[in-house]
Amino acid sequence: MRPTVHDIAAAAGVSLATVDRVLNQRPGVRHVTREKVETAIRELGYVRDVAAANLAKGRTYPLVFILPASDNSFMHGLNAEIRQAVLRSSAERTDIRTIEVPAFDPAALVSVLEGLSREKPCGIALVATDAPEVRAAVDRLVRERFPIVTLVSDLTGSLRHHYAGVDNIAAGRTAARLLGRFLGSRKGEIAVLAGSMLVRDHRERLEGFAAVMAEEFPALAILPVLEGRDDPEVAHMLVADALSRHASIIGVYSLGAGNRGLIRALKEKAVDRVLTVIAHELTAHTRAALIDNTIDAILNQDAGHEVRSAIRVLKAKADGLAVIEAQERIRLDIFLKDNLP
Amino acid sequence: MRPTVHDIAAAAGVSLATVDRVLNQRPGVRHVTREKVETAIRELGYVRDVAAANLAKGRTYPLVFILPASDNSFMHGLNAEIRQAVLRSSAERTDIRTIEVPAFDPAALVSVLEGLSREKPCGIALVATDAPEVRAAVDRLVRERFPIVTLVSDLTGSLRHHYAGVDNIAAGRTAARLLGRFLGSRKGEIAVLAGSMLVRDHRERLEGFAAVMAEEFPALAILPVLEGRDDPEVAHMLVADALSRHASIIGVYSLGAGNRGLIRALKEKAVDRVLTVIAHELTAHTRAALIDNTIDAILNQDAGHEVRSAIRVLKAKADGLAVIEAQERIRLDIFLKDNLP
DNA sequence: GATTTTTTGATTTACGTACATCAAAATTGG
DNA sequence: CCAATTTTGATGTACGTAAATCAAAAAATC
Repeated sequence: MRPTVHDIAAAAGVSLATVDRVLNQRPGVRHVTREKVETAIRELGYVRDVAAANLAKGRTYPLVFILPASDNSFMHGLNAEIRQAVLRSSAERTDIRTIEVPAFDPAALVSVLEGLSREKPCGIALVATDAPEVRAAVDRLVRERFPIVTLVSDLTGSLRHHYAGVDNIAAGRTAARLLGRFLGSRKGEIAVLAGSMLVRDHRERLEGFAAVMAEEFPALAILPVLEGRDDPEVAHMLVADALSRHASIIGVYSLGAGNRGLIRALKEKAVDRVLTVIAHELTAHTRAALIDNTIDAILNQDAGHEVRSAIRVLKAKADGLAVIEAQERIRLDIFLKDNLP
Repeated sequence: MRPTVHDIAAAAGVSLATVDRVLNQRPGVRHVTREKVETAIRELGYVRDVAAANLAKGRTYPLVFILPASDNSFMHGLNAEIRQAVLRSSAERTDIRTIEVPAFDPAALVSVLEGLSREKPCGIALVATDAPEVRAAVDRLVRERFPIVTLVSDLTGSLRHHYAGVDNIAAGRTAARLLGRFLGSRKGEIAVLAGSMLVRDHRERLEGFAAVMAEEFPALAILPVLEGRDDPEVAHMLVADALSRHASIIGVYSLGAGNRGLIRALKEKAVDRVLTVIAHELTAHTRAALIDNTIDAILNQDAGHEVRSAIRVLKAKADGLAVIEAQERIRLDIFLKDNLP
């Protein structure tokens, strides 16, 4: 049986009220007494029963999710997962609010973050835009003791407590190796379609991709990156154009969103040639393209896992509890047509 | 605010005691009264606060894990994850007991299962041996209202509530496509190393593998399956022998355990040829082999996820609650040397 | 040593549920 | 219609913690 507050009170030779004062850092306890209690807590290995405490406090966890207002499948999916989490709110004692900010706009993100100081949520999850002022705003909030996790896109070098997203450098490297191995000994050019080189996750994917390509597959040359702004129309135009101009393209790596346009371009322009294509994010479109062999592999991050993980971590941090690291590691899913969920 | 028992009592125009009798299916409630209460519950959308209920009951969840006594890295890992779960027992209110049974021995498994009727755990997780008598024993326990999940290896056609493991047919198919694509246009023979064709998960992997090979990669011929009994020594002998006799082996698929022996054989016998190798289960040995290019890809199931998922599902079933399906789907991890955790 | 201040103890209520007891009411059987 | 039985209500205690109140004790100040 795990020890209760009564056990500590008895062990420390103090009253229940004093134990309560120590546990909830209320004033009016002499230093020596506080130490006696803390010793008892340590020796008995007491851990507060969070369920009972939450019941007594009537506690809820007000959480804020800050997302970019991007109109692509992945962000829609992320939003949907947050709505699912909202449906579970009463059971999980959460109270989730989402705030949309203009995409790629550090100033807007910073102003939202600054507004949160007054709102006092017990945790914040944000899709980070990688900029010094954002980093500074996050660090400020962390110093004010707000639990903060970055979602999908990290903010390296900041004080955020946790990152709920995939390792994008590893994702890029993995894409490169898959593409290289699938192409075998063929020689040719590789087109890379990105959203924007201003977003950290895209930059990192490209970095990992280029590194492995250079190290291991020198017969494959990477063409200048096409920046499709995660927009299907732009992506379509850029890819169609690239395919027309370079007859020697034998592989494509799409590391951002807007794959609808990519797929259309491939079907129009590449019927006569054998292209190996790797794309990110499993959506209705990419799934169909994987099945009909337009795409050869899809790398994916599971938005549901990211959202649930962010919530678990924020709650744990708010309670000062440890997280199960292995459980919170967001994995890179690799889908071939055979292991689709 | 979510409704409480008091709210239902008021809404149904009955006392708290009656609500309690209905909720906990205690006797002494007239049929019409019971219906009134149930209507109120439905209309207010009442859901019992599990945390408060468990607090009041002092409830713990006695769970039993039944594992085969196999001496391989995967089972050791699974055991380790269960021990980790035991460490979290007090926080999660679980009380976990593991029982080891001889591997591949349906009779032993059945007798353990039958013993559980008396022990009355609130949930059972087992690594199923695929046999009719096991199926019958599981079905019997399900009918006695024990929540049961199969772990790692499923028992299709039984009444088990849930399967916490990967789709092994999909795993085999994925292995085949990876191997086929990595080998490109090369022609040759493929060696398959399994543990035993008596185990369902191995049979399923082979089935998926053979199907895709036949459909999509006719230039590759599968040699008769080597059954290494998940034993490194046996595996070493079988693979070394096969490599000596068949000069045309260009690929290997190891779908079971005992990869230590496989790796040794590859290093001894295949230094002079280019082999593409796909293996299951990420262990210290397979990880090292992936990094030094002896193995090209590793398919993995995360034992930690399987154990945590089994526990979550068993607890939910014991409480009659729904599970988050997407969260409990055990994914097939594909590791290249670039995305190792 | 008396007074003020700080620290501690004792006790109570609450959270939402479970469970037990006893009395009161309603229903049933004869 | 009375008695026996079933059903319902009222009430209290418990789980482990939070939070508040008020009195008592101890320590610090003059």
